[in-house]
Parts: sequence; structure tokens; C-alpha cells
Amino acid sequence: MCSAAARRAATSGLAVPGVEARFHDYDAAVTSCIDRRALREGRQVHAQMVKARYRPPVYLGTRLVIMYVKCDALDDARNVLDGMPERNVVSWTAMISGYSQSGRHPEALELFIRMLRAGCKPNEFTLATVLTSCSGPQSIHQVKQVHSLAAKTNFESHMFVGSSLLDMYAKSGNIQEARRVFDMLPERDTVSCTAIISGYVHLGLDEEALDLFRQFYSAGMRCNYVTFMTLLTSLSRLASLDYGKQVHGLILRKELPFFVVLQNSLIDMYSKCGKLLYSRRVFDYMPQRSAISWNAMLMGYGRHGVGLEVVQLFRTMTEEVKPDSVTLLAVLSGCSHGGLVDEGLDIFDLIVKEQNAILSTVHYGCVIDLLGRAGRLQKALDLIENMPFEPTPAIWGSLLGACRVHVNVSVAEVAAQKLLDMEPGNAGNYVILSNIYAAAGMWKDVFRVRKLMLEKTVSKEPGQSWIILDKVIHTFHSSERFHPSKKDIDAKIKELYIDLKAAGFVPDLSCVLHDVDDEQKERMLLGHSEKLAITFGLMNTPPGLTIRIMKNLRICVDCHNFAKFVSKVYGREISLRDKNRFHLLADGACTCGDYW
DNA sequence: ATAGGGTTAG
Repeated sequence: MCSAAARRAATSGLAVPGVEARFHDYDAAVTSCIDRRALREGRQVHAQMVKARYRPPVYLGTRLVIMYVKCDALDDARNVLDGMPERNVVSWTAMISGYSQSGRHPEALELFIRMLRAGCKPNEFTLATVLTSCSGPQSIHQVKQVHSLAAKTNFESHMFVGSSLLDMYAKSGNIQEARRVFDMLPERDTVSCTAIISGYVHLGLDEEALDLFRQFYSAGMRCNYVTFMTLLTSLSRLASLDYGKQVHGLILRKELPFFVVLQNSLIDMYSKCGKLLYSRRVFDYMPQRSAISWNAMLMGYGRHGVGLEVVQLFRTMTEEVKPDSVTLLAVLSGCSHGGLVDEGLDIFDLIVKEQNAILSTVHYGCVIDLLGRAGRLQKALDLIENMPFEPTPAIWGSLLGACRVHVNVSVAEVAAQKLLDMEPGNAGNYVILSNIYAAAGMWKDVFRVRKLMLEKTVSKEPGQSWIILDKVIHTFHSSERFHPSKKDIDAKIKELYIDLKAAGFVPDLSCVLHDVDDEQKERMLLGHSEKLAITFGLMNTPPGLTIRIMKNLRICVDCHNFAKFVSKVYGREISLRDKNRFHLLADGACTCGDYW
């Protein structure tokens, strides 16, 4: 590889007066630059060729394209490719692969089509690479085209093409087709197995993904860091601490080299499984960190409502790494969840001054949250009306939620009007507005809004909670009808209800979406999935153990209150992870401070 | 010479 000629050529830039370098010298020089990713030298060699009016043959032109691609200078690579009098499959593929790997998928596809039009036949390298640019639900048509091409040319069951193809199908939501391609592969390796597992994870089929992994693993599958990252994503979502620890154990036992990305996944997994201290331990032991490491840690503290740590870690971070837009999101939402209103607003002012360009509507959403939490609703409304973005439903929703907590009818009506216009089918908005009217004693308006809701709304995403006991996931849906322990849970929850009421628990009937009588409302509230899961947890865990519950949506006020009373009456800590954050309930109080 | 699976936030 690194011949004497190459070294001489690379270091001298071929500036030998009077001597025209020949093919081998140029080739050696370019190769050396490719190996070292030496862009500047590569450019010099290229310039030398131009200056010497040397016309490189296809091979050498291709090497130049590869050199620029490997050095991330895609536009230079493209210029070389476009200027070549002839191209071969390698030239085209190298360029397509450059686009694919830097996420410039439309250009990759466009070039692929151009290649076909130029009469160049793709090979397995081309297909494997171009398929990675076919993802996204809207381009299923392209996937089909490329697939039929792959089938026609008999590459469908090629290891690389097949893995890429099944991944495309999975990412377009067609897991059956992905599975079919996977089952056709001549053999299975780490990448193809990881790809199909990741397909299930991608579609949120976490339990299926784990089953598949168990199956592969006992059949002797070799894992690498990508496999582990894929598994950790799934375990974070399930909040399965035991399995998470097991995967961590596997990673340690394998003595893999250090990968920042893998450690990042571990930080995230522990924080989503409720073990912030473990996240921090992983974070502290990392010899190098990326911005994502910091962001994952910041998000973790925010998710758990530990505002002070968010601010402190953010300060440390800024001494080492430049915060990106996710960092700012983590800090602002962390301040909001942690109740640090003034700190959050100060940081926001600073960001507006120094990094205004990376702020987006979600950042403003966090600040609206902050102001809302502090009860500064008019200020929040002013900010929405003056921010440099069109307010999204999420923004108005955040304001409306704050109006409920602080019972502010006039601001609520502004926010609600916008929301009802933007998403008339969303029942939640009507419910909150009617709750606000109810809290203000404006009963006529309560009925008006309820009536409107019955006319217009569509059903929402069904609520679902789960608890993991002894590595088994027990899932509950609201008004559960099919759970095997249904009868026992019903009996137990009635028993609890008497105890809790005796301790002062009052059901919050305004949480019920439907227009039914109060008795029916109470029954419906008791059917909420998180109450079922908590009750199931109480029935099946020894006294003193923390009950860990997960919920796919935000927790409702009544369930939150229910959990508080359970924590007090039965002396149980309850850790409840909802869509956005953790609630740690103990002795009748919650770490969220009743604002979420 | 050119190739497949992936981390925070949405």
C-alpha cells in the first residue's frame, strides 16, 4: 500500500519540475490520501494532475472520486465524477454510497437513476447501498422498483443486498415482507440478524424483538455493539431494568472496545428504566463523550425532575462541548420539569442572545411551559404571539394545560379556540376546556363544550400501562376485559378504594371524557390502566418494594392523585413513567410537584 | 476500488 513512491508522492505533492508523473505515481499518491483521509493532500494531487494536463483513465478518476467521498468532500467527488469521460459501476457506486452515508438520500437515488439511464448495470454493491436511501414511508414505490430490480438480477438473497432490503421494508412498515426477505437469506450473520431485530424495534414491536433476539442468541448469534444498541433502545422503551442490566452484563463480558455510541445507549436505557445513578456512573466512566452523551444525561435528569443537576451539568458541559439544539431542549425542559422557572428563563434569554439561530418551535414550547408553570399566563400568550414561528398545537396545548392548573378562563379561551380550529377531532382539548369552566363554576359553558365534543371528536390513542414482575411484562388497557387476573384485580381495587377514600381520596370526575352520570364516571376512572397496573403491583410484590409502572400516555390527574394516596396509605413508593417523565410518589407527594 | 444493521431530541 504505502510504497516509497507513494510516500514521496504524497509528501512532495509530486512537484518534481520537468518530470511528468505517471499513472503509478498518481495512483500511489491518491491511495495514500485515501488511507489517511488526507483531504488537503488529495486536493493537491488532484490539482497537480489538472495542472500537468494529465487525463486519468477510468480507474484513476474513480480513485479520485473515492478519495473525495472518504474525506467527506462529496461535492468535489461529484465534480470529478461529472467530468469523467467514462464511468464504470465502481465510480457510480462510490458516489452513491457517499450520498447515502451522509444522509443525502434524494441525491443518491437521483444518481442511481442517472446511472441506469447511462446504461450502467448495477452490481450487489450498488444495490446494497442504494437501498439504504429508499427508506421513509413515502418512497415505498421506489423500494418496490429497486426490489424488483434486485429480484430480477438475482441479488435478492445476497447477504448485503438482502440485509439492506429487509431493513428498507421494515422501515417502510412492512415487517412481513422484511421477514420474508430475511428468511430467504442464504445464511445469517450479525448484521442481518441485527437488521431484522431493529425492524421490529423500529415499529415499536419491542417484545417481538426481544423474543427474536433470545431465539438468535441461543442459536449462537454473534453480537456487536450495534446489536446491543438496538436491544437497549427496545429495553428503554419497555423500561425493563432487569433485561437492561443483563445486556449491560453481556457487553462487559464481551470486552468490546470502547464505543461512545454504545455507552450513550446505556445512559439512556438506565435513565428510562428509572436508574439515574447508573446512568451517571456510565457517564462518569466514559473516557470520551459526545454531545449526545451529555444530552442523554441531561434529558435523564430532566425526566426525573432533578432540575438542579440539569443546570449544573449544563454549566460543566458548556466548558467542554458546544451545546446543540437538543442540549438546549434538554435544559429548558429540564428546568420546566424541575420547577426551576427563573433559571430556565435566564438560560433562555442567554440562548436568544448567543445561539438564536438554533432555536426552534419546540424550544419555545419549553419556555411556554416554564411561564405556564409559574402562572405567568399572559406573558406566555405574549411570547406565543411574538415568537418567530407559527404556534403548533403542542404549544397551545401546553398553554391550555397551564390554564387548567391556574384556572385562567380568559387565556384558556384564546388557546382553546386555536386548538379547536387546528385539531377539532382531539377530545382532550374539549375536556381540558370544560374542566377549566367547571373549576370556574361556569356550568353553562361546561355543557356547551361537552356537547361540541360529542359532535366532533374522534377516538384517541388507547391508554396502556404495564408493570414488569419477575421479568414478565404485564400489560393493562383501560377498562381491561381480558386480563387473566381481572376478577382479582377488580376485587382488590374496590378494597383499596374504600381505604383510600377513608384517608381522604376524592375522585376527580372532571377527568372523565364521557357525558355519563357520576356513578358511571367513578367506575370509568377506576378502569384506568395505570390504576389496574398499580393494583396488580400491590397484589404481587412484597411490602416495602417500589412499584414501577409505565404508561404510554400522560397520566391523568385522578390517577396521579390515586397513586399519591396509595403511596401514603400503604407506605409504598411508586415510580411511574409516563410519556414525558418520571413521577416518584412517596408518602403522598410526587417529585413532579403536581405540574406535568 | 465500490456494499448491509445504530445512540439523545422530534
